[in-house]
Amino acid sequence: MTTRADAEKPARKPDPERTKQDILAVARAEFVEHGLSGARVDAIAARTRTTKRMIYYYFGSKEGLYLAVLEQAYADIRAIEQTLDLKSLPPAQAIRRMVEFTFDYQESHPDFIRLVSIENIHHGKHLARSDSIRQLNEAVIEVVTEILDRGKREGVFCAEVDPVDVHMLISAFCFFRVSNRYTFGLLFGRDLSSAALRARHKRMIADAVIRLLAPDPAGPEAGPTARAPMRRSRSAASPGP
Amino acid sequence: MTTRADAEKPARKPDPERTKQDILAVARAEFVEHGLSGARVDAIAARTRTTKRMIYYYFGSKEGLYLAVLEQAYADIRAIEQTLDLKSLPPAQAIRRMVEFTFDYQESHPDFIRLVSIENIHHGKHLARSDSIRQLNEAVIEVVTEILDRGKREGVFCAEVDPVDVHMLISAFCFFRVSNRYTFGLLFGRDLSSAALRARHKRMIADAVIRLLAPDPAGPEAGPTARAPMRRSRSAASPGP
Amino acid sequence: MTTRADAEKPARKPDPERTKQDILAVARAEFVEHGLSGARVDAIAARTRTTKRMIYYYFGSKEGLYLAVLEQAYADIRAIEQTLDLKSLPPAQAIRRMVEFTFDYQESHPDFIRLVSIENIHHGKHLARSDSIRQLNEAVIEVVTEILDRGKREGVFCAEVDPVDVHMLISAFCFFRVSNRYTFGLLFGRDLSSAALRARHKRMIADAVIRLLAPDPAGPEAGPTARAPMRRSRSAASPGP
Amino acid sequence: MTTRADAEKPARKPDPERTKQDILAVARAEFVEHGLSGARVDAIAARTRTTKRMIYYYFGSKEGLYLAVLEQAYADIRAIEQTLDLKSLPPAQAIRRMVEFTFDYQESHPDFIRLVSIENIHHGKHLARSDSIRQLNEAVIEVVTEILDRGKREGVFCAEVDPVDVHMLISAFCFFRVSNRYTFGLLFGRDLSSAALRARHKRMIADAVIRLLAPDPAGPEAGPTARAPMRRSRSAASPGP
DNA sequence: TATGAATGAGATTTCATTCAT
DNA sequence: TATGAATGAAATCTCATTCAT
Repeated sequence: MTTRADAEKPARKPDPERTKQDILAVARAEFVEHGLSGARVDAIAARTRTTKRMIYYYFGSKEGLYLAVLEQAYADIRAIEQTLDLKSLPPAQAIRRMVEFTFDYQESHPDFIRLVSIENIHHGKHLARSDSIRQLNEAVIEVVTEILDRGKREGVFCAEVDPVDVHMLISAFCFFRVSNRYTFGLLFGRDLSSAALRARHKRMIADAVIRLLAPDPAGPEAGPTARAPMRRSRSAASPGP
Repeated sequence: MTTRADAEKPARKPDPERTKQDILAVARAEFVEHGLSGARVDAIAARTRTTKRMIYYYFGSKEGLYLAVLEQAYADIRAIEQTLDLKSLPPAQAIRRMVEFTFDYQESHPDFIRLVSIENIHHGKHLARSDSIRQLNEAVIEVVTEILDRGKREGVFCAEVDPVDVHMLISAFCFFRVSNRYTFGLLFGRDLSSAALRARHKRMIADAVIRLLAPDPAGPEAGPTARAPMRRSRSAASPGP
Repeated sequence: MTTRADAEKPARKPDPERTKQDILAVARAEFVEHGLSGARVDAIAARTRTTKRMIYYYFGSKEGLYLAVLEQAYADIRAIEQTLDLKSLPPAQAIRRMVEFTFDYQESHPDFIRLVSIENIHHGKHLARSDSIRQLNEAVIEVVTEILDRGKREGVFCAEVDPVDVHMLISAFCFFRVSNRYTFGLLFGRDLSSAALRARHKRMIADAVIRLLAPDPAGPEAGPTARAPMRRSRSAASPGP
Repeated sequence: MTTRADAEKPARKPDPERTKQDILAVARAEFVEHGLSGARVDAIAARTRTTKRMIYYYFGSKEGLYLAVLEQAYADIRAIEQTLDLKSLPPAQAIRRMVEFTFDYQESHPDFIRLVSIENIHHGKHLARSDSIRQLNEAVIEVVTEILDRGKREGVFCAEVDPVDVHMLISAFCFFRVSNRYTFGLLFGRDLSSAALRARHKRMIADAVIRLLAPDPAGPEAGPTARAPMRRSRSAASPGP
């Protein structure tokens, strides 16, 4: 009757996609907070616009919901990783940029880190069953490979290091900083989420990777010139030149 | 009557300490396998020589039991770490030894890795409440600090890197290889527990750390001699000297 | 726009009768497979060309649907039973034919047997409420009565046996072979659906009925001649005449 | 303090066997009444001295409970069947006694009949998984076999009929009278539980079996004497000799 | 006549924990 | 110190049915 009849009742057009996304968002928070076994379907439902019943309607089971959350998290990261263009930078700078990107992404997506940790607690069995995730991370490796190849061609990188290993070295450090934040913080009395540490760590891992990739300094081709680009970046901790 | 009854059952002296250790061992396996929330007190009791009642008698609650498992795991690692004597080695070799030790330890103690992961899933709140664990890891840092100091004094290490950061760089990589074995293995099609990868990775992380610690090559103190010990270790992938 | 949209979907004239039959066929399979309580409306809807809503539109409820299935099953059997013409055969042969027909019908309509079993599990309460089923089986009894009367008139059947009892003796055996196929098969290690058993059993029940109907052999009317038609049919197990 | 302290609280010594039997009895009634799918664990628990939890404690699941009920029902019947001694009777009388026993047992144990019907609705899959039931019914067959053998030796039974088939003929009729009580009663307007029908039916099935077993009357060994024991029993419906 | 989303009520099952002895 | 039975509370999941269009 009134022009804004919808205003009286909160507009309730059935919008399955929105319902699903609503559930997924809440579920993600719950899983991230409590793990797979610790999460409660009731708790998820309570914070949702819909009911517990709908969770089962759309996702079949608690595990199905968890898998959907996991798949979405991986899909998100992929979408973002694609945006990075490193081909125009010289190899060492490209590596540094890539490390920084990885570092920042992990740092700003602790939910993702936790989901991956949780999935590993469960032996990766959900990921293993997922069709949508498997070939997902090839893109990252291609990027690393391209940079390493360029570096080798230009003589600024050595030929010995495997791209996946490089990716792992980077990932491990960035991931660990977030995943082991609590235990590491307690045992060493450090707040890994502090801005100061963050900057220093970001520089350190980039330095470590770049130096690792540098050609063997004592080798025949090595020389002051060749090593020049490998200089450690200016560190906040160092007094500077 | 009583005399006979006693004779029939093999005399079972109550041995509280043994009972506790039995429970702890079983509980540890269960927690490692399923996480804190996923572990079942019933399952633990079933695999124990004693009964559920004893678990509560000795550990008060499921969480108490979990904490005891966690504390024991940290105590074990500490006991082992003490055995390592690195003071007699030149700095770079000492670092390499230390990295290798860390690598091997993590590799051969996946239970410990998983317990730490689980504890981080739970925001480290049990560790935070534990009295026995806190000062535990200072020993490692002292070792690193001693080596770095020696290296700096001898001019083979740069002055800029923080010992805790170095420890973290090492730990992160070694830990990640085990903790993220499942997801990484799936996404990149690699079996991180294979012997070949293990050897290569161990070398890589040692190389990376040692190179990171090397003084800035372009600096005034740098020179072929100084850099000699920093050469990349012989790699299986490299064609040789 | 609309013209195209219409063109894309193959024009689907609503055909209520076809929809109902589709639902009934699927529902029957589901009820037969799982029983009344065990059947799932969702499962039925999923295998149907239409949706769950239509089930309720046409049949009102799960029980309404079940009743419709039951009524249809009884209607089918009636239609078939009418086709049998036994009046031209001599009484004993007529009985044998009727037994064989019953046997074969039950054997080849296990769905019907199961529906009847299910209905008995539910105390026949749906059948009791059904208007269409009640007078249905009178036809069979009329057939039996006619044969018995003829046999009595001709002196080859005794007068003592009630037609409904005869029908029950036949039905019981034929029904049991199908309804209790599983438990009997397991307990006695026999496959009641095997062709060999089928033939032997068909002969046995016919023999049993015919012999039961034979006049008391010791009675005044008994004699070798009278008993001749009552000879056991040639059995596969017997060495022959 | 008082001599009958137990009188105040209903004596609650833990008696697991009694608890289990209590649950079993109630469960049996519920399954018999509603079938496996239709039965409600809540309903069972409500009529029990204990709680729903104990049902799961002792029987693991609804299906586990159902299986226990089924096994107990079969165990009961076996225990009773053993008590029957037929070896001292002449063959035809032994058969009659056995038929009557079977008839009376089925008649007075409709619960058992219903459980078997229910189990067949579920394709006998629980029975198939049961270890305790399988070899159970061999005893019955041995009894039949012994009687048939004796009858054949004495020349009063023919050699052609298989003991299991005989058992099936008897069982089928007795079982059907109870299992199909509802539908048969409705369709033919008969109350199968009435005493009059019961007596007549019992006589009929015994007659049918005995006559079936009689040697072929037209055969060389047949004669008035041989057939004498095969006379139909005096029927209430018949005027008698 | 048809439909996909939605749902309340209730089903089965699980779990850490305690009681009585 | 030990034990088997017991349990309340809450977990996951299911189901026939209806609503809005």
